[in-house]
Amino acid sequence: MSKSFIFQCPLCNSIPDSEKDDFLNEVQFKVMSFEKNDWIISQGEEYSALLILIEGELETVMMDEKGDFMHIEIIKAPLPLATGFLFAQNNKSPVSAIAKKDSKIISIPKANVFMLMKKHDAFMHAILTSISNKIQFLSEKVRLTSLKTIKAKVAYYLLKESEGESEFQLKSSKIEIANLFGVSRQALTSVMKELHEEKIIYMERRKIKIINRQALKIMF
Amino acid sequence: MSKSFIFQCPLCNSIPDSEKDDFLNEVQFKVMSFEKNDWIISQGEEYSALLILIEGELETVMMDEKGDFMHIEIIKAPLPLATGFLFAQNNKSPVSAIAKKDSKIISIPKANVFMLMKKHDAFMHAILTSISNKIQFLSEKVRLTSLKTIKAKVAYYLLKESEGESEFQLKSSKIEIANLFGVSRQALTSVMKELHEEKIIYMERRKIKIINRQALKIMF
DNA sequence: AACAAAATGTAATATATATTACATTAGTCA
DNA sequence: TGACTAATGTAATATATATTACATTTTGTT
Repeated sequence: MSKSFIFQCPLCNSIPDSEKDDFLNEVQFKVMSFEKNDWIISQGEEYSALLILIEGELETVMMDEKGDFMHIEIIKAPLPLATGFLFAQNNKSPVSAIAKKDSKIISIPKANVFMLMKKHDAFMHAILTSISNKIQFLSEKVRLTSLKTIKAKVAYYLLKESEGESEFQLKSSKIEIANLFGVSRQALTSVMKELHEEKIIYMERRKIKIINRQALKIMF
Repeated sequence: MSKSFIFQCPLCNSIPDSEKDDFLNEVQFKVMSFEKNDWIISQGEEYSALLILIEGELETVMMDEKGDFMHIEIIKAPLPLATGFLFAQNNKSPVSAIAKKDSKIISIPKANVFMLMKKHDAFMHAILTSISNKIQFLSEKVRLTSLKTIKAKVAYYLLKESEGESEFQLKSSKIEIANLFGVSRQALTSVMKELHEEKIIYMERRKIKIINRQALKIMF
């Protein structure tokens, strides 16, 4: 049986060749397949295994009781998921995950993960980095939602998306961005139109040109 | 020299007696003292040591460029801080920390932390749990900020704070709660007054009685 | 006890954003 | 090509919340 494809996964691929045989002998995992639109993780349920998306793409969302969704992030293979709450006292998932494409997921039991971390430095580092990156991601998210006005959010978002370039295409639709911000699409459009009219940006549908970067910077 | 007081700290106190001598020999740390209102951590700066608050109390805040603060949390000794981003690729702190009382902090260099984690199971578990709890905390924070109306936030917050009891005292002032929600104090008061008038809760300053728990539940 | 400072209650007005409604443009598939 | 759908632009009105301002109560300090 060749389990060695597990070294493709981002938590395992930094393990040095010298340790690979050991790792393969010690690791316990199963592979699960999901079809598009399957629910992979349900908010509020307990999970006690490390999950790694090795094929496909999924979306994490947070629901409120009315059934409204808040988009959190898109996760594309290969990346781990559920690293965040695996080790928490309460290991109920704060989010739901839905397959956007047919996907395959590796599941490694928590106890096995502990054992592997102790034995393999690279694995431990990878897990810690993954968890920490999640914290930074969430901190960013809190940062964004903490900006009070739509204008501030837009300025922050555009500067981030521009990656320093003066001209670029929005990666998401206005609808998605509005959801990300938690505001109405019309209000988002109107704010962006305002920025356009003030000649701070040039906007034509998804195409954005940043004309006055400094003006954006002082908005949040 | 007696460094053994380090076992009072929450990340170290679960280390079994049999390992304590080893741990003391291996651990490297220094103690830093801060006075009330000193800045302990500055947003955006790099930190590569594990910090543990062993005495005092501090507040973490997130700033925007205008200088407005968003209150994140109050940390009371003994608790670790900065566990979240210590292992991240980018270990700049997403928050600032300000001493609310005179405080003492232990600082353990990152490399030493790695070494201790490898050798001491209890320490590794404690670190992982701490980081994971931070993720849950942030997830909750995102959840809270994702609720759109003040009424929904209040309902969510009161149910959580009540811990199932029908009568309780608010642990934070209205000002702090308003900051937590990112809304004005007056708006918060007026919403709570509304709930009082609708006989869903009874409120007298910090004293809260939940009269109609079901009504609160359907608000978010 | 006396005072200052902080927390809280309350109201009027101003402002930002949501809602509703509809027109226009781009993208997709038969 | 045409027909359908999703994304986008635009405007009027409604609503929630912020702002400003001040009174009252509580808490902490000397």
